[in-house]
Amino acid sequence: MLSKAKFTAVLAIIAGMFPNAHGELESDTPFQLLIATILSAQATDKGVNKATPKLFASYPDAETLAIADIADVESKIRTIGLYKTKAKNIVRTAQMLITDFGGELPHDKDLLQKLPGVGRKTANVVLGDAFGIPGIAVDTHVERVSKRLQLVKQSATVLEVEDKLMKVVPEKDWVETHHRLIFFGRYHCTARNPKCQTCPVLPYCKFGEKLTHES
DNA sequence: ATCCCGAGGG
DNA sequence: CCCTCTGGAT
Repeated sequence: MLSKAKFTAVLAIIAGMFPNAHGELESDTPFQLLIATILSAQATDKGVNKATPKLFASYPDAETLAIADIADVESKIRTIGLYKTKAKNIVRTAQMLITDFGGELPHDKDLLQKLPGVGRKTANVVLGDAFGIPGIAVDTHVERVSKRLQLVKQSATVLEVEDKLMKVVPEKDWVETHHRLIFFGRYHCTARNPKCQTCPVLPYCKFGEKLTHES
């Protein structure tokens, strides 16, 4: 585990690598961002962005999606994967937004998580990217990167990763840090074949010593 | 712990 | 072919 000073140094280097890190899901409204984020579970942003234009052309808002035919929704999002569960979840989510939330997205993590298909990670993404409410969504990239860089212990749960990052990073930087760690994980510190040879933070990494000893 | 589930990369 | 992708619900 790194000291707080090194921890901060690592994050600063990653910030330099990806000064423009940002959410990559395409949407016109907070509602569409919510739907896109639900669809993004265990799927790539690219894949979601390919399907959502068709989906939102027919169902741009909660009112239209709430009365959609499930089979039609399934056909429009099939390429994303997990499509049966996701179709059911997004239609039900639209219905609940109408019946339980007055047609508006709640600006609240616990209320958002009452929507089917919305867990802690999705709620954090929507709050941060649609409403600018500080939070750190821990996805597969953030978890993997945080562990490789020893920002947290290997056995840490996603909740522990989130808590640790929030403790060390100033609140105003939470959303940006989240995006930077995602970019770092997606484009550099990839799950398979990470680009260790050209990695500026290798000295801080769990793989660093191993690599220097081998080659 | 397990299921859901297709696309793309290596 | 096998692994991974901004997880969530049971």
